[in-house]
Amino acid sequence: MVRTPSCDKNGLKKGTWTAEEDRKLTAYVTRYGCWNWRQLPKFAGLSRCGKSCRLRWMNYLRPNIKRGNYSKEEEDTIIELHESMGNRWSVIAARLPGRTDNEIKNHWHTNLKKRVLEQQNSVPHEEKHSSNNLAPREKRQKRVKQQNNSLLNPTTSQIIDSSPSSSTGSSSISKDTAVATSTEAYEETSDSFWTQPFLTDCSFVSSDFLEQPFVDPEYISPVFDEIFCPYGLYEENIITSNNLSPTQNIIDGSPSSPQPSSSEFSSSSGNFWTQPFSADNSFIPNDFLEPFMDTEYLSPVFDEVLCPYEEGLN
DNA sequence: AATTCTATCAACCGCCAAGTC
DNA sequence: CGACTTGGCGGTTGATAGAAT
Repeated sequence: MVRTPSCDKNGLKKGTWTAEEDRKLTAYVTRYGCWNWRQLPKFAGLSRCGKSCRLRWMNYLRPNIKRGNYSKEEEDTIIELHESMGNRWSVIAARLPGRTDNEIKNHWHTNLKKRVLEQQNSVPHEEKHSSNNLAPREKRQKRVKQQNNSLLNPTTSQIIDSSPSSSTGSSSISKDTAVATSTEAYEETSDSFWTQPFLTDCSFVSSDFLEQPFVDPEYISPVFDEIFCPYGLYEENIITSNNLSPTQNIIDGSPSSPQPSSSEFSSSSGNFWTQPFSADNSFIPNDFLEPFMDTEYLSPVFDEVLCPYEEGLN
């Protein structure tokens, strides 16, 4: 659950992710995609290893993550698939939209494994699966949801938890619908989810996910529209109805979280990086860009690494 | 009320496969 | 072909809350 924060030998932070770290990672991946997990934390202003960032994103922050109780159908699917293919959690997770391999693995070890063993020992299934047995779990999940709500933007948490039990008020209806729709889109492209240009088609991203984290003025860039415009869909389908209010920077604007500046990518006009970002980057203070100009931040394969989207956008 | 036990699950670790040079 | 890098996977750990004693 919660691990005590600590640092490894390289000074990289370990343990529990803070709300601030989540915000930075979410903002960065939402904006730039995950072009290189190893390099990403450096640019996102995170003192984490790439693996940790990837894990956090994949298992917790990624859009359309479904949390909460497992349905009977989901559990039956897990049991059935596990019976046929063993501990291939990632394959099993691919068959359960919104569920992560880590979560399925945990659920198997804490619930389903016991149930299967009991079934093998002829213990009536329904008896063990009674609501009384689930009560502590439900209590815990409620608590976790409350924690999520306090850590994240209250509306953002609903993206993560799309279970009916978490839905309150009329707005939740559209949220669930949006999640369901985007889940379908995700399923269609799941095989190549991370190999595709992240934002050339963001239909798999819940509109809530894109809107909510930035509703808080603290997180909203004055050039929010421009930043996301290259991908079209944001502007046309998602952002337009959002009444965004200005703030300093989409991430945090501090020198400690360098962003790829337009000057680094301007060699090939019309590509991912030279579009709106370079059209007007006057909002970026020089001291914000300076650290990025340092070779420390420049990968020897910078051009290759940072332009995976170029082909898809040309 | 205090202590111990148990269940949960986020996060870490090590390994492996694929890709690149 | 081998070395290296990176992403992904599965096993495991450990902090915490709640239940039991």
